[in-house]
Amino acid sequence: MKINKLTDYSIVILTNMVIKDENAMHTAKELSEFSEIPLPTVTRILKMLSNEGILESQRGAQGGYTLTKSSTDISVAEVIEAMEGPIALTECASDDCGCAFEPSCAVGKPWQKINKAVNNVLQNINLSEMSVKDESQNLLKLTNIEEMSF
Amino acid sequence: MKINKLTDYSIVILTNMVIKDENAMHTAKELSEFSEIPLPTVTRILKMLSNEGILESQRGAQGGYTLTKSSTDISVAEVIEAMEGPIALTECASDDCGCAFEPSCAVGKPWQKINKAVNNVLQNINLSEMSVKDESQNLLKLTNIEEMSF
DNA sequence: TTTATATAGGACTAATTTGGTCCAAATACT
DNA sequence: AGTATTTGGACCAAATTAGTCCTATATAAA
Repeated sequence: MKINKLTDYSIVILTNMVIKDENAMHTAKELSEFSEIPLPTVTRILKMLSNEGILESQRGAQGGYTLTKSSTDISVAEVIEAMEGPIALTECASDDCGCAFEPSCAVGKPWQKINKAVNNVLQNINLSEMSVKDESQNLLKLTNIEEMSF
Repeated sequence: MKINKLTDYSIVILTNMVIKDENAMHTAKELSEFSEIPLPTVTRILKMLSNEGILESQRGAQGGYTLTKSSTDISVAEVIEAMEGPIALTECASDDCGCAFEPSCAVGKPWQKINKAVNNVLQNINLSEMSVKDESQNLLKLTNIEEMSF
């Protein structure tokens, strides 16, 4: 029920990029020093985010990584999916899960609903909102969730 | 971003208990045969659920396990927590996460909000609702989530 | 053109978590 | 007493994850 450590780090690194300068280019070395995450690990994460299109890379001297979109347009869900694939709490994410337990498995459909709901939560918070230290500035309006009925 | 297989199995087993007879006592052997999950794994899961108070055990001949509450009063969140501890997508679940990255970590508070929202989703679906094969009978009203704004 | 800088890609190891198994002890019913 | 059944702990095997390292490639500046 946890995201990977690398995914966790990736959010930290991305928010650090936003905090330092959302539009600037940042090197792996710089981000490693700022975040205190080991350089090899940072480079690996940046590589993954670049491959998945969340970052754009520029090789060579004065190179580095930049966000491909505004921080307000990058959802946490997007980052998690880039790092570890589709967001689903169980393997049975599809209509026909095809697992060995299907005959006796009554949980497929409900899980799909749950997955959709969790996805919704993660799609509705973006990197800009994750980059705020002060709670009062936090844009996540949780009351809407608490008031909602299933 | 996935629940453990054992947790997944535990939901299957519990829903099977509900489907067979919510008030009856069920043995590990019986549930193993019904769910096609290996007996040692089933017993292990039942043990955990019993230790956590979701099931009550009765030793000896004619013994077995029963739900301690009505299936409508047992949330998916409760089962997940019983199997794998507090529901939190990251380690930084508490106010003061105390991790090495705290100085540069701007993500603590937002994660807490996300965790709360995810918790809310999982607390609002119960075992009874998980035990329905037919989609039309599914009580999860997702529209409310989709319509809500963060 | 050379040098310094920076990412790309892949291979590899170590550590951790998870899944699954087994056995001895305790308990309850007949 | 004898049988059936759960408990609890110890344990191994497998899979996943985290982290590191090396070589190749690209770019900019001197």
